[in-house]
Amino acid sequence: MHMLDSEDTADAPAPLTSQRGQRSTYAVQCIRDMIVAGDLPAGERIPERIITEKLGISRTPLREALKILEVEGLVQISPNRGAMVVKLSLDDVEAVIEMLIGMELQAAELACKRATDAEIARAEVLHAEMAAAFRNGELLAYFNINQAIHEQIFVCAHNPALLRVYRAESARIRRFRFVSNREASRWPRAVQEHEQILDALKQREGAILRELLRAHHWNGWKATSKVLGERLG
Amino acid sequence: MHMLDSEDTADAPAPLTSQRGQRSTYAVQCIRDMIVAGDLPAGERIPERIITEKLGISRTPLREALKILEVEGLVQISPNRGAMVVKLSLDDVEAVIEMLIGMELQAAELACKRATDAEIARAEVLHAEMAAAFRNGELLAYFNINQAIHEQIFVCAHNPALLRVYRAESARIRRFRFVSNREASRWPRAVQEHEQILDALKQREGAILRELLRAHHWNGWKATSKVLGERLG
DNA sequence: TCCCTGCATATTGCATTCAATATGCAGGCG
DNA sequence: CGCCTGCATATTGAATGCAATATGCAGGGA
Repeated sequence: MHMLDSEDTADAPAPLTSQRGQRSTYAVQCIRDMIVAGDLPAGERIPERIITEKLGISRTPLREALKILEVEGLVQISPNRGAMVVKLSLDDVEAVIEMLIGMELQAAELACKRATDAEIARAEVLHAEMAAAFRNGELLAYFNINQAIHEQIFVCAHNPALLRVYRAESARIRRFRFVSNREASRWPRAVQEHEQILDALKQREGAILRELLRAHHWNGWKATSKVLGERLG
Repeated sequence: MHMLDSEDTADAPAPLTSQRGQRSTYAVQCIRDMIVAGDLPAGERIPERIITEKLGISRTPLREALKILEVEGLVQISPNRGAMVVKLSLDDVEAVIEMLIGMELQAAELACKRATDAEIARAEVLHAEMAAAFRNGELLAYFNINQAIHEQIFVCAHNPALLRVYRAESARIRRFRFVSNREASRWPRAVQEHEQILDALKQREGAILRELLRAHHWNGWKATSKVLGERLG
């Protein structure tokens, strides 16, 4: 069921008036969402004319948006041939994951040194919410809160650059993580691992936290790559 | 000897014909170079009209270029107010450096496991070249080869994402590193440290390499921040 | 003196238009 | 039969023109 099918969703007639911001910004958000949600499948070409009509903007701001998305790594633009959704191989995704794990290990060590008590408390709140979502079987909420918890580690690290890059690179592979998350079999184990992780953070045990996170993400990636391997080959 | 000194370079009348690529790409390269070289000082506004005249292109591709540079983190665009060169504080730079060090430590461990002998040999060649530049007092060559050596560690790590982000983030702070490098007092020590680093890589001693790099960069940052502190406050 | 208002100017945001390049197909040739 | 050439079409690249917003200054009032 594509959101492209129905004429009342997806495209936005209102935004032109309700949206106060720039048209290029609006286009970036729309296209990014469409890619992450899978409405624009990987490898799909993005003819400018189609999108301009769908979003109700002209080609000038759309082209700015596509350039932005290219730098963000979500689309690829070939000169005189236009834009297409970037097609990432399993190896590509694995490389990004490996990098993100490394960054989170560093962030974790810094967090143990620099986090305020309030920031750690915030992480615990998120963990409680995630556990609740887990018990209620709320897939989307679980996924989002899970992301938020890991992001909170970067917040605790008090390094804006680390947080910025983590967010940007996470966005590039978000669609893949989401796919894998439908596999609920790892949930109980993941929640349990998170509990240990929170404990280590609370006690500011950097070395222990590193190893817990390394194992946690490694387990997660094994589950993810298994699912992705079936989907992508 | 700057290429900016003579009046026939810098701005480019020729590129419009000689440059086969896109105007927006050309603009990105020019403006990025101007920022890195300091021709466009931090905090300076970038009126579209000025740049279009200087580069001989129209506003449309220029605006695409500015959007790209904004994502890259070199300029900041305020709605209806235009673009200005991003002004980084000492803390901002330190955060990026801290992140880059963390990434290089990770890359170093991976490199010890995955590097081919040819890749390590390439690193040794670069080191020899840098040592030669050091002996000859060639500042610019030393600086560039130094960068190349550290980049080679990421090449050895066989993780494209890690290399890509390292390059992008290095570019953001390149102008600061260059400033600090004029301080030649650390050169002899730095060359010596590089020798140890190369040895550890050759023997694939990941743990040792990590600590050598950590110390190397920490020493480098101390020297850098000292110089920058005098310049920026 | 200081601040506030209103207008003239300059700059940006976007739509449109024209030029350049790629794509697809019909027809001819080996 | 397969391949190559040439043209018609579609799509992208860039320049221009117009509308919207911000900037700077002159003049008036507290």
